[in-house]
Amino acid sequence: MSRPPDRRTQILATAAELFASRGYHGVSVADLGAACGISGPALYKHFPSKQAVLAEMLVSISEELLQVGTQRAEAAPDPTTAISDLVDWHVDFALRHRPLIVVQDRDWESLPEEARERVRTLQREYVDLWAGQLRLRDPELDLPTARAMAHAAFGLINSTPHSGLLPDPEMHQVLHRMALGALS
Amino acid sequence: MSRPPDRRTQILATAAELFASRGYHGVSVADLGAACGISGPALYKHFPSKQAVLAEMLVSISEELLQVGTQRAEAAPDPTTAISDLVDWHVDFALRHRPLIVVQDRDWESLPEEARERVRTLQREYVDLWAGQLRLRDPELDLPTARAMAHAAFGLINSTPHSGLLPDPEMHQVLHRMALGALS
DNA sequence: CCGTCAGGTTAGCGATCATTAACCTGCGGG
DNA sequence: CCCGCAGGTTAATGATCGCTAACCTGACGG
Repeated sequence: MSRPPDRRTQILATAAELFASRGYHGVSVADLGAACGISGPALYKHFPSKQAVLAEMLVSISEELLQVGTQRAEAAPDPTTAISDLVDWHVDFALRHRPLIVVQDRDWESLPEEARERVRTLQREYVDLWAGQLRLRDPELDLPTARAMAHAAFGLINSTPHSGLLPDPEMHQVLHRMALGALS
Repeated sequence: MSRPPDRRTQILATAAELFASRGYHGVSVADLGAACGISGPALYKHFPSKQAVLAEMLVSISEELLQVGTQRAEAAPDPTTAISDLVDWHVDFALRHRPLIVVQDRDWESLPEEARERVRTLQREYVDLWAGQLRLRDPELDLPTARAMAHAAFGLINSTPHSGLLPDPEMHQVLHRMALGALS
């Protein structure tokens, strides 16, 4: 709908990188402004608060993960394919948005209450999307175990921003194979 | 050597839990003191700084992981057993020290320079311990890939503090099976 | 022309924090 | 008896931070 020019998205992208490398509390609004070529309180022309920057980042990625993930799962002909496609999508996302992945599970608790609740809900739905496919493939599996497995798979895939030891295509392949092995 | 009575270890344990749940920067020395039954600056009778508390926590767990891990690997008759034992040890450690695991990969960057370097070195050695066993088991595997795999396995296992969906013994079993599957 | 308003600027306020200073207290050894 | 010190206390300091206020400027529609 709204086409807020450009600064806004620049701020979001810059904030993601700074938050990822120094932590939400380790970045001052002055730092963030400076990294965007403006300085300090000019941020408040675009966001109501520093927390709002974080909130917008985290809510939007949680929404994207869940929405596209749901599409992929629905488009798959059977649970096994669905799981492979979910892994593929998640790996791709994690590799393209390393900083966001880091911020998401590190600075989660610095969110304002409302956004924190929203992110938690979206994440739970995403976990259950995975858990559901796992249980379709293996009806013996109970729900708590399926959820734990989804969580562990996310941990595996999300570890990628911290390592960066391999070029992206190779990394993608390794993570895909390992995740499927873990979920086998 | 030194048997500094008790407060010191109480502070370390309390700090681990507080740092884990609110982040290093989210906990003031007043908070930490209060949680120990003393208040504020009394901490400085036991540690030279807030950073020193963090440093001691993280250095000591990195040392323990590496030292015991090395023992286990050396005691194993073959690489396949070594890998299984390493996984077992790491899962056990992660389940027994959830807060430390969280702090280790969240607040790593708040360490003073010297300690950060030490932790990095220990972690790299630990990664290489795993990578070495993987390459003994499968000589085709190149070193960077083996390292990436070790990293991903840590991500899988270390995800456990964030989920807490299953009782410890079941969780142990699930993580052990998944990690071996991922590394297969 | 001129008013407005988006998007900047700098100065400053109030809170919070890590750390230091100065002081108190109880206890064990000589 | 008293000294010294381990382990507390409260008060103060200086830095940093998020955010607000007040002001500037240039583009643009009428």
